[in-house]
Amino acid sequence: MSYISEQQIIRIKKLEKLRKLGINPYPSKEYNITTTVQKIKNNFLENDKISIAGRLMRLRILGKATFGNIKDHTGCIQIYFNKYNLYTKGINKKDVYNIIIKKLLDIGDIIGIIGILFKTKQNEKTVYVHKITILSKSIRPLPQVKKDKNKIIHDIFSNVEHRYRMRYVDLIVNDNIKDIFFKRTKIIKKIKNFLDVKGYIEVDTPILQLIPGGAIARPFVTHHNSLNIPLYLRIANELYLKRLIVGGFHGVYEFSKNFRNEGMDRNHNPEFTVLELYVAYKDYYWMMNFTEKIIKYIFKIFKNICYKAPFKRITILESIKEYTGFDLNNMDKNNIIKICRKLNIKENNNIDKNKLIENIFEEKCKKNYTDPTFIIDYPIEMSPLTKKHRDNKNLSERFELIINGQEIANAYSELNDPIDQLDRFKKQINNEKKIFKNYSMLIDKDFIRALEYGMPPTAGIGIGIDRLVMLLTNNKSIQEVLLFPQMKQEQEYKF
RNA sequence: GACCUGGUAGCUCAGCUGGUAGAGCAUUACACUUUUAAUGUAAGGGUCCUGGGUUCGAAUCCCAGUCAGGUCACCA
Repeated sequence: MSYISEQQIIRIKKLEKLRKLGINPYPSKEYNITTTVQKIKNNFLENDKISIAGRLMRLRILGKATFGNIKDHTGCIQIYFNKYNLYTKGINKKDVYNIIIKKLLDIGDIIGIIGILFKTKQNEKTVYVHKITILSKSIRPLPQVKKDKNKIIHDIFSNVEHRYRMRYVDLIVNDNIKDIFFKRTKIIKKIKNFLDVKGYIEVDTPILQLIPGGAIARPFVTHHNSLNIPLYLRIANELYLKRLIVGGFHGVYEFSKNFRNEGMDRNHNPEFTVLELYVAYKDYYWMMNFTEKIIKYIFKIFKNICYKAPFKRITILESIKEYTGFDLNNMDKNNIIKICRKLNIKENNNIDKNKLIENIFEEKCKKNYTDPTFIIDYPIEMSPLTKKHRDNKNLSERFELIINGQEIANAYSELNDPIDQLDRFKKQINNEKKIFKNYSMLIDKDFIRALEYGMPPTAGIGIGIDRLVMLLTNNKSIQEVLLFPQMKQEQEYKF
């Protein structure tokens, strides 16, 4: 009884054989390469001598000749061995081919090769290997994903559980995966660049917080031993960035890893990334214009879509009117409940009025907005950190950006009246007792104090980076755009 | 948290109303000097997710658990 598969045992034996031959299967010395696969292919010159390193992905032994494929970080190229002209340090020449190549080399091994470029009869760019160095022996068999002449992929490594748990294997054998993450990094860089050019400052604010503020969500709780206090992983960084605006920064932003102890699904991972940006002396109208610029810029680059600004702007109540025919303006809760019933939307007396409005929007309206649309002017109670609307005391100066039926950004004219803010925090805690009963929720009085010193009028926005990347890379699941999505412990780890 | 679906060889999967576990690729051996999903011949490889139950007999039926996916709830 063993947890080691037959194939692994065979590979471990090969490892021992290599050592007996005097070959270290895990050498420490730097390996010099002169080029990459991509460069070779782009500037192919027959008889060039090159040195590259990478992973052996395929081996085709034909007696006295052997073909293989080696993959480095830029691509995959065919290599060719035969029993003449092959050299490995310290090994009898004829043994190199007969023993090392034919018997001890495995798919998955990481090797360095020095050789001469040529083209085969089939016109395939190939490296004629003169010297091979084993750089790292692989003792676990790689899934064999194969592509046929028609580029149809066979036996694709597709089990998502395996792919997410062993992302390293996913990255090795599934060609398109790396691109998603290259793109993710590029998207973030482009946005940073866009903001830097405007003179906004990237900052770091605490991940461990005394009071998890700036949103309502169950936080992850941890404990500081020497201070003997609970600390919370941030659910948002909003209140800290606003403190910086109080402190005199003109514009600040942070790509914030936030943590929420909530359910997981294809749109939610316990840790996720949000870009938060705050700019002094602006309001949410300015922020809509600014958001249009970022979104247009990013979608042009990464999807080659040219959205036209201004994007559609519609108040949430108008949107509901448009898609349901019901005008909720000035309507009391009882009447809204009646409408929910008519629309077949879950309702009961315990659900907050604004939550009902939001549910109607989510169910009946949101999915209709495929082109970028600003949903604006939410009821005031839904937005405790937002300024009252300048023209309507029941509304707030807030917008959400919807693209493809997905909420991508949330922004406001930031509330900077300290007395109003304290009042709203108190109301919010009353409204959300159900959520707060499991941990002691405190009002962030230091944040109120900061506002008391005076925060300039400010516009702020949060952009969900994971969802943006999903949109730009055509992925339907957040796990596909996170290198290591959250997983439960495997019950049995096979060694 | 609820419900539905799934977990079989390294990978991708088949396995009917219960009767000693199958394929392709991968692996091993032999053959083969231009292959590229190499080919040909032969062979080996299994905790059928875990635990319990029903049964003469369970991969298969039942119960519980576990992991994953999906739908819903939660996530202003």
